[in-house]
Parts: sequence; C-alpha cells; structure tokens
Amino acid sequence: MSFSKNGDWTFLENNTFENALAELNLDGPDWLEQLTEILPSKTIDQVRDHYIDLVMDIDLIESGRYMEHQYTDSEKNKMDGDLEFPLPAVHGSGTSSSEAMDQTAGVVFSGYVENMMALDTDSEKQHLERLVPGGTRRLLRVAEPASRKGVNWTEEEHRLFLMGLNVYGRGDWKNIAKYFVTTRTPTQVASHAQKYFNRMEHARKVGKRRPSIHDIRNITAPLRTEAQIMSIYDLVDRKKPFVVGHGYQLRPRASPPLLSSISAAAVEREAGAAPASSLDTGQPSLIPEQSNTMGTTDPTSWFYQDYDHDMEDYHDLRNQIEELIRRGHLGRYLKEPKEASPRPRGLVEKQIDVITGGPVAGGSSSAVRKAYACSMVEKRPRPEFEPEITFGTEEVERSHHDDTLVISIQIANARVKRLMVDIMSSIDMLYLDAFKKLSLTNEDLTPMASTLTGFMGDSISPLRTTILPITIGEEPRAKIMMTTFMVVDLQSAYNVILGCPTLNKLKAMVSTYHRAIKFLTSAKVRESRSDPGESRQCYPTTVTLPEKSCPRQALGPREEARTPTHLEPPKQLAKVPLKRDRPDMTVKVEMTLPEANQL
DNA sequence: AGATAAAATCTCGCACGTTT
DNA sequence: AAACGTGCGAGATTTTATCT
Repeated sequence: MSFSKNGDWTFLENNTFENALAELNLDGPDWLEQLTEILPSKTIDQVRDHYIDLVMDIDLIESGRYMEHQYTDSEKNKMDGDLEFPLPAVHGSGTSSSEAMDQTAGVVFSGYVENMMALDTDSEKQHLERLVPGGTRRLLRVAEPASRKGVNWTEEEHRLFLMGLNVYGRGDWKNIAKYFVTTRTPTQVASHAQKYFNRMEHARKVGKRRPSIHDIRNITAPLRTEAQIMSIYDLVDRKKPFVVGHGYQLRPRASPPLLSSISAAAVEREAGAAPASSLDTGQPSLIPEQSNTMGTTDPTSWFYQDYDHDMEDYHDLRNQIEELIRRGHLGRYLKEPKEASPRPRGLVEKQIDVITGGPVAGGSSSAVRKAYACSMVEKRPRPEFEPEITFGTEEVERSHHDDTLVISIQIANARVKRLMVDIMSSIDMLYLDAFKKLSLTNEDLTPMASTLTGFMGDSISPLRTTILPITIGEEPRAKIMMTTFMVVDLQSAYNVILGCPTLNKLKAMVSTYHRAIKFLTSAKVRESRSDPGESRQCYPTTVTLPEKSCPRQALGPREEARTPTHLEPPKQLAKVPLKRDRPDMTVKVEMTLPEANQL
C-alpha cells in the first residue's frame, strides 16, 4: 500500500475511492467523512475536491466537451503511454458521426467508466443522477458491451470517396480521409475501398445482387440537386475543411458569404478543367424556361449507367467541384489560400484568328488568366504507360480533300452530329440551338463574366457555360467524360466545336489529313472518324451564313423574333448588288432578312 | 524493426424464403 | 402471421505482406 500524501491520486487510491463510493450511502449526512476515513492519506478537502472533479468530468462527458476541456493533443498522446490507470480501448464502439464526441469521451473516460461500474448501486446512481441528470445512465450505456456495427456510409460519403479516389488514387486513404471523406478515418476509408473494389470485381460473376452503395461509381449525378449538394456541406461542416486544389478550401458554413470573388483558377490549373466563373445571378436568361420533355422521364438517368471502374472514364473531380462552384454553392464555403501563389506574371500572348477566352483560359479575371498562361501544366504527373498513337498511310481514304474534321458524339443522352474538331479553339463550344435540342434549360446554364474573342477579332460577353457528359467513340470502346461547354447564341453550321480542353483531356491526336481523331482510353487507342458527307454539307452552310451570324456583342435578352434555325442552309437567297453603280457585283442574302440588313 | 497498406476475418443487421 | 434459418452486405478488427 503506497498512498501518496500529496494531491495526486494514484490508481490504487482511485480504486479505493471509487469502491468506497460504491459502498457508502451517499444520501447520508456524513458520507464525505466516512470516505475520508477510508482514505487516510487524503484530507477531507482533497477527497471532496476529487469527488467534485469526478462529477465535473461526468458532466463534461454529458455535455460532450470533455476532450475540449481536458486534453490537448499533446496531453492526449501523453496519456497513451503514461496513464494513472489503464484506459482500455472500447472496441467496435459505434462511430456515428453525430455521436463522435460521445464515443471519444467514452474512450478517454473509460477508466472511470469501468470503475464506476463497481459503484453501480441504486444509491450511487441516484446520487449521481441528482448531481448530473442522466449521467449515470450515460456512463452505464457507454460501458455496455460495444457493438462492432458501425454507421453505414451515406451516398454523399461514398461520392466524396470516389472524388478522393480520383484525385489521390488507390491507396492514399490518408489523404482521401483527410480531404474528402472527412467524416471517416483512413482505416474506414480503406475498408470501404476494399468492399468497393471487391464488389466491382465480382459484379460480373454474380447475377442477382442486392443494391449497394458500392454500385455507385459515378461522382456526379445526384449532386445536381441543391439538397444533395448541401448534404455534402453538412459533412464538411462537421469536421475539417474541404480542400480544393492547393490552398482553396471550403470554410465553415457559419462564415459570411464570399460572393463571386472566388477564383477557381487554382482548381482549373490543377485539373485542366474549366474554372469557375464569377456568379452573376442578375444575368438575363439565355433561353426561356422549359420543361424537359425529350428522352427519358428522368433526365439524369444516363448518369446511373454502370460503367467499369476506369480512372480514365471517371468524371474529373475538379469538374465536379467546378460545377459546385459554378452553381453558386461553393461561394459560401470557399476561401482563398492564405498565401498567394508566387506565380510569375507575364503577358498573355494574343492569339489571332482563333477562338480565345472562355473558362479554360483561366477564369473571369485577367490576373487569373495571366497566371494560367504562366502556370506549369501538371504538378503531380502520374507515371503511366501510354501507347503510341499513329496514323497509318493505309488509313487515308482520299488524300485530296479540304474537309474540316467533323464527327458526331453523344452529349448526355442524345447523339449530336456536326461537331467540329478545332485544335485552335481554347474552349469547347455548344451552340444554343443544339443546347436547346438537348432539352436543357436555363437551370443548366451558369453565367460567367468573361469574354470570348472570336474569329473576327470581336468579342462576346457575357457568356454562359454548362457541364455535360459526352461520349466519344462507339460502344464498347467509347470514352465518357464531363465537358464544360460554352453556350453561345450564334449561327453556325456546326452544333459543337470541340476545342483544346476536351481534346487534351481525351489525350487526343487530331489529323485533319486522315479525317480522324484518335484518343486514349484505359491505355488503349480509340478513334473517331470524320464523316466526309457531314463535313461537306457544313461547308456551303458555313459560307452562305447570313451576316447576322457574326458574333454579336451580347447574348443578352433573347429577342422575341429570332431568325429561325441556322443549321440548314438558307433556302431563299437573293442577289443584292454591292454597289449601286456596279450591278454585276452582287452578294447573296437571305430573303427573310429585313430590308435594312440587305443593304 | 517499425510503419504502412492490403488482405483476411469477424461480427452484426437485414432481407428473404421456408416452415410451423 | 410468427418463428426460424440462411445468405448477403457492411463495418470493424486482426493478420499478413510490403516498404522504408
């Protein structure tokens, strides 16, 4: 027996103290004196203080503030190796995120908890209950045999997991847990991943299976609703900041809104995806609201297709984040990095005769664009095998042609023809008419404050963007990816212009000579060939487009009476003399044009 | 040798079919 | 309809393998 005379309580003293508490009638008037008699090494004040400490600890547990008040991290670490009494781990205790503090407190306090079990008498319980209502119940509940059953992963957690997987790759569970599934530990993430890959591996072998969260392999879809997006922020709020790219992170919901000053260039630079735009909800609508009446009843049903797990086919995480930002949700949560990246500033080379500007060029501010122009391509290259992409001479069907490269792809659930591949375009462009034919509405558009410089050197603003999944190539050799399109209300013979962003993400090689585009999927080369017929049909359409087709200054309020579809060549053309004194010099104009425009 | 990741195993709850 | 058994899915834990 070695009782200390000082204020410190040894394990033995604690045991004696608590055993005595169990024996004593705490309703009696002199229980404190009796307790002190049992502990000769302690004064009555020490015993009383110790008892108060005990009750306060219980109170802290009850209020979920135990860790905060009692232990810093370093102190906690110290506890692990230098304990007054051993604190057995509570195995398999419930890990509900909402009860995380309860569990933590249970672990830290389990030494007390176990000992308190010894004083599990009615009078003790009543006494503690009087001091701390519910305290005894909680203590006993914590000490109950723990269940190994955890808390099921939510869909949002799983999607965050997929995002993290996309960014950090298989195996980096620590970072995935740190930056994405912030409600789970790395071990839990690893466990989840194990189940995920296991299920995927056996997906083909077993025919009839119960639906599982692991069947979700697509990051994007359900995040398209406000409620689902917000549920992610609920997760974020509960724990750590959600880091976007390098430095940008979601901040707690309680923070005041940071409106539209977000530069998502960091996001974009990291990913090669289109950046966020500043949000201007005051922008006029491009197209009137309309219901989705085309295709399936569920416009997002195509999202749920079950594709093989292929990192190449995964929608780019940054696209997803970007979408969130663009939809105006991340604005409240994003904060800029503390230190601005020491990016050298330099002049943006002005391109001539190509479409420049737009989101890919760096966002809504000139500074961002400058930074983008000077930025390095990829900071964290992943070593991977990439087969050579070659075009053989035998593939040339007809060597003498001047056709542009025109292919067709699937956008969302619709086949879209007349897509021009333009390696000189810094954006992917979707013409408004095609956009409308996809049954998309204003809700699918995001305004951005940026300028698009066109072929004629003039510019268009404001702009709208939308993110859509495209499928290029033919099944089963197709490649699916999320693409940010700039939606422009211009006349064109084409429906879509596929520019550098998507071509680069496709790892595409373009050969106008071979009239083909080849790209990589899963380390295999796929190709999509141009349709010479389409290409040639586009040509006369392009050259006979009315003057009105030149980029207009603004995509502002949509005119009521707009010239009908421009995807077909004008049917009625009239020759109009260029000069009154030279009737031989004429130009063909559309008959439907107002007379003022004909002159 | 220690740290870490991956695989294997354990445990629990639920759904579903069968039996009583 | 209730009881029971079985298989599956999921999460946690333990064991094994690999790396530093």
